[in-house]
Amino acid sequence: MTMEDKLRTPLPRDFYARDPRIVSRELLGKVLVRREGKKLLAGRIVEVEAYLGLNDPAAHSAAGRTLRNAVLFGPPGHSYVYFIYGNHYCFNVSCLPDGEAGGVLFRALEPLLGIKEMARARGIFLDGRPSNTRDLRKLTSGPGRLAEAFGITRMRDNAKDLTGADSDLFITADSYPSPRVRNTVRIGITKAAKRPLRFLIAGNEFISRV
DNA sequence: TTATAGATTGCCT
DNA sequence: GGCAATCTATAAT
Repeated sequence: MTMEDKLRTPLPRDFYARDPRIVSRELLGKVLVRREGKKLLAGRIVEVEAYLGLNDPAAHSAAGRTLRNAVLFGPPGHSYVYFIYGNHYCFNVSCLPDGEAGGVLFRALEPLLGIKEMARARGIFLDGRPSNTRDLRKLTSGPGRLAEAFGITRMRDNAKDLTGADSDLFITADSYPSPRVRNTVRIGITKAAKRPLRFLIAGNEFISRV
């Protein structure tokens, strides 16, 4: 069985219909997949952050439902993509049952498949192959970077159902040993900055920051 | 209608 | 380590 065969089946909606902290922990070690025509992009999820909804001042859903954040209040397993600092997209998945707000932000991936395509999408020239870790880190180590590498935009991907069998964007399980999870404060926020809602694979080289 | 902060990144010193 | 880039949602006038 090839790696492509293993990366075929999206996680089901039930997986996402839980507390974002639980979903965050369990997403670590799984694989984000993008189908680009015949090409397949894949990256192991190594760093995420939970955003809790109405009771979390740092969450976009904190002040209640709006047109922008409606996905976070909707059914689980849908992508929430927003544009930040006039430059970057950030990619989240909605959690909790329909009507309850919550989500997980994808902060860093370890590139697995489609490395040349990711480099092209990022405007980076990789010299030689295989590329070293320092080069690969530039592709998907950071929320804006991974979105760009996977071609994730608001127009193309916001509100997309990530659990559909024919979706071009989804998360899948992989036969990868359960990672040792480390829990820290979230990065880059000013409100509720001390809550320990960032989750990462301990020791992984592809996390966005130490 | 105008002002400002923002779940970031890359370039410069 | 500092800071500009550059759009959008929301707050303030």
